[in-house]
Amino acid sequence: MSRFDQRLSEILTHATDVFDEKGYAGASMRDLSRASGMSLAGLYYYFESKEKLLYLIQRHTFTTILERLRTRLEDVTEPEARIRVFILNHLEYFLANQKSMKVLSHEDEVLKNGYGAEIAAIKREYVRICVELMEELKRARDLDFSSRTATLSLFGMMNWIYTWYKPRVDGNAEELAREMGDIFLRGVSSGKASKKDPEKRTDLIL
Amino acid sequence: MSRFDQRLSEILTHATDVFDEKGYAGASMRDLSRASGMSLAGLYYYFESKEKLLYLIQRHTFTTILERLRTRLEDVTEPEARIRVFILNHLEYFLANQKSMKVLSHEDEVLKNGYGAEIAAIKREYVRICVELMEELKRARDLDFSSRTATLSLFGMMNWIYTWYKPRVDGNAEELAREMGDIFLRGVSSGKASKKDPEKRTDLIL
DNA sequence: ATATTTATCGAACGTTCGTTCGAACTCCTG
DNA sequence: CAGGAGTTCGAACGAACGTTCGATAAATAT
Repeated sequence: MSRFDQRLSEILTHATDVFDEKGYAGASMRDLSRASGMSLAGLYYYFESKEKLLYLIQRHTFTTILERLRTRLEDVTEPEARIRVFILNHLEYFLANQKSMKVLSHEDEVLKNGYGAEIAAIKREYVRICVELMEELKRARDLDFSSRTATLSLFGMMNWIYTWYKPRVDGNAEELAREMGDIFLRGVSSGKASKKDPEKRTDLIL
Repeated sequence: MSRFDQRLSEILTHATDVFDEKGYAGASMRDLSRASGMSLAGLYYYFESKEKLLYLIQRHTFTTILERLRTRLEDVTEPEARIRVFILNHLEYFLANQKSMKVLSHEDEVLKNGYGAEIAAIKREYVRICVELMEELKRARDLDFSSRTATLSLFGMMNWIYTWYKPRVDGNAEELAREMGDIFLRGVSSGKASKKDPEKRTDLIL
C-alpha cells in the first residue's frame, strides 16, 4: 500500500466522521480540512471533488460489506442459517463501522449520474442476494410471503439502528442479530402471510 | 384560518417538496423562493429563518400523526389490535404524506437547542406510546422480549419505506400494515425471544 | 550533493449562501 | 376616497462555499 493510498484512507476516515456529524451537504471542505489536519488546497491533491470523496467512502464501505458477506455465505447451506448469516454480517459491520454505514445509508440519493449509478449497482446486487435468500427459504419450507416486502422490512429493521443504537444499552451485534433474526424469521415463517397475492413480483425496483 | 396562516401553510407545503428532494442543508432559500412563487425577501415575512421553517414543518407533521393516533387508540382495547392500529396509523400517514414524513425522518438531527428539543420531546412521547403497547401485549400474553429492541425494529421497518416505497408495486397502507403487522406480531409472539435477560430495561434513551 | 518527483500550502477566484432593509404595492376599514 | 395595516419585492450585505494556481517544502532518486 503506497504512501499515497495510506494518506488518502486517513483522509477518508476523517471525512467520514464529518459527514456522519454534519451530513454531506452540511459539511464544508473547510470542515474536512480542519478534521484531517491538512490544508484546504492540500486535500485536492488526493481527490478531485467533494462528490468524488463521498463516492470513495461509499464504494469502499459497500464493497467491503459485500465481500465479507460472500465469504461467509460460502460455508453455510441451510436457508434459515444463511439468512442469519446475512443479518449478523450486516449488523456486525454496521456497528463496527457505524459512521461509514450512516454515510452510506443517509446520503443514499445525493450522488448523481456516473458515481450514483455505480453505487446503486452495488446496492442492487447486495439487495438481490438477500431476496434470493428469501426465495431459498420459501422454497425449502413451502412458505408464502412477499420477498420484496420482507427483504425491505428487514433492511429497515437493520439500517434504522443508526438512529438509536447505544452500545451500553443495546448489546453487541450478536445479541442484536439474534433478536432481530428471531423476530424476522418467526414473523415470516407461516403459510398465512400474504396469501392474497402469491404471484406478487419479487424483483425489486429501487 | 387567517389569510396569513393559509399562505404560510402553502409555503410549508412547497418547502416540504424542496426539502424532500434536496435535503434541508442542500436546499437554498432561493430554491424555496422559486418553488413557492414568492420573492426571496417575501418569505421572511412568514418565518424568521430557514431553521424555523424546518421546525414548523416537523412540528406540524409530528403533532398531526400523534393526534390521529390518540383518537384511533381510544376505540380499541385488545393489545394486539392496538399495535395494529399503531402500525396502520403510522403507515397510512406516512404514505399519504410521504414528503413530510421523509423530512421528519431524514432531517432528524439537524435542529439544535430549542427547536430540536421541542421536536425531540414529541418524538419521545410518540415512541413511549409504542413501547407501552408492547408492554401491554407482553403482560396480556405472558411474552418475553425486549420492548426497546422490538419497538425500534418496528420503527425501522416502517420508517425505512421512504427509501423504497412505490405505490404501483407495494400496494396501499392497509396491505402494507397487514404484512408488516404479521411479520412483527408473529415474530414477537413467543416466550423464547430474549429469555436471557428478562429484566432488560424498557425505558428508551434516544 | 544535486536533480526530480511527490506532497503541501497560502491566497485568491467567482459563486452562492442566509438574511436585512426600505420602498412599494394591495387590501380592508372608516 | 383617504389612510393605515398587511403583504411583497429588488437590491444589497457580509460570510461562506467549492475549487484553482503557482510557489514552496519534503521525500526520493541519481
